[in-house]
Amino acid sequence: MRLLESAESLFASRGYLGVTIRDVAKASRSNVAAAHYHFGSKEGLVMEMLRSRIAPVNEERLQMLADARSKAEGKALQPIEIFEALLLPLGRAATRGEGPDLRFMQLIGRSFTEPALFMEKVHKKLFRELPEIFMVELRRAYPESNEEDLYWNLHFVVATMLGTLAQHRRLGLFTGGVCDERDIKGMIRRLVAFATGGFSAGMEGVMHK
Amino acid sequence: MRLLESAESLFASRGYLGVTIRDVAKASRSNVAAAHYHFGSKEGLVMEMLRSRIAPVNEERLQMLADARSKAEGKALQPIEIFEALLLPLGRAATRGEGPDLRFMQLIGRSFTEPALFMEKVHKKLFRELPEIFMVELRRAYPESNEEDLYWNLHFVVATMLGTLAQHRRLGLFTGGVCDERDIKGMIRRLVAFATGGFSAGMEGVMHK
DNA sequence: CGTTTAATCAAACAAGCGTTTTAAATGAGT
DNA sequence: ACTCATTTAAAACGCTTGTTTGATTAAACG
Repeated sequence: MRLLESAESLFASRGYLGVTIRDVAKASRSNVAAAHYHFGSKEGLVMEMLRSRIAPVNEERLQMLADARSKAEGKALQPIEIFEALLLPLGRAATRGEGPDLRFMQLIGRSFTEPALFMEKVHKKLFRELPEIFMVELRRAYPESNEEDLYWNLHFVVATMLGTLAQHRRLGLFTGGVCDERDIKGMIRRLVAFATGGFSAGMEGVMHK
Repeated sequence: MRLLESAESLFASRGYLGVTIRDVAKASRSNVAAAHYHFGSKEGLVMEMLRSRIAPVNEERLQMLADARSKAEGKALQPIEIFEALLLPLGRAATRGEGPDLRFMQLIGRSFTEPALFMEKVHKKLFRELPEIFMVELRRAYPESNEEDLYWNLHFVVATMLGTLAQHRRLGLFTGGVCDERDIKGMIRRLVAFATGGFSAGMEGVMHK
């Protein structure tokens, strides 16, 4: 469906309120009524677009966690395994095609920073169960830590991930061309190192005081 | 000026496109013409509101860097000193009043995740020189590292900071009430630990491979 | 006081918004 | 070839947007 593709591209670069269904219709060489015919409303169109892109990533995250868990044979997972399950599927989804899919990076970032009310619905629909599943593994990895520390630092990991995606487009400008924002695999690899190091430092820093 | 206060509150919670000058006028018990009379346009109003809030924070950041530098007497700064100069002024600005100013947290986060075109102008106006000044200190703190690694990991630190602020409102929901989003001082303290640990892990992780 | 400048306000403007309506085109299945 | 459900297209609807206008009030000053 060409409408969804155009919606994805426009939404990624301009956000929900910055895109009109007339923009989408024009970009997909369609018309405004088609969007309503197929998706009921602007909200329905963007919601379906987001679901079709995000749901597969979350499924792969859960699959990676399950694989690691079965390989660990009852032992707790390493923190890095947990964060890889969170981050690697993002990189894979963005490098599936021929070129790096920078739009997808931006899309995910955008979907968390949008002020629009219906974004709350998106999160409740697509990210309802995910945090708790990751928390289960983190509790086992840090058995003597408390809930508050774990939540705060997982929050930071998620914030780092989303902030990185949302800021992704600015990287080249910010660094004067030194860093290549098209190197998604490199970015994810660095991100895993940063997140894992930050998390463990955050857990220790709090425990020692 | 009551217009600026209303604009700040509304912009923080709904974003640039989500706020109309009629909203602002009603909230400040004024009218739509006043905004244009005083600020020329909607863009001028929001721009001035952002400048008046962000500029003092950046000045304090530079001041903290300068203080640390003069105390170090020519030696390189500790990484944690550099990141404290980046993060502590945020916390101070948000705890200056009586209660914690959660709106301010959201405002800063918002100002980096807005898709609106004029936000680019905001960044060029308010954050033009800041990154390079911090890079100078990081180069001295990590003398044998290369530019690319430093830029990538500073990028992650900034992304963590902004992501945390932008996601701030979701913390209570996300953790089921375990973490208190009104504890700004605690958040900043944890954020410093996370960012410092992430940065150094990121630098090492890359250097060892 | 009177006069000039600044600030406020209601009303109107053109443009663009999401959505709906109505009608024409399309395409299988018989 | 005809039918009937599906899809596309154009036009219009009611509403909101940022901005402007012109008139009225408040403030400042000699």
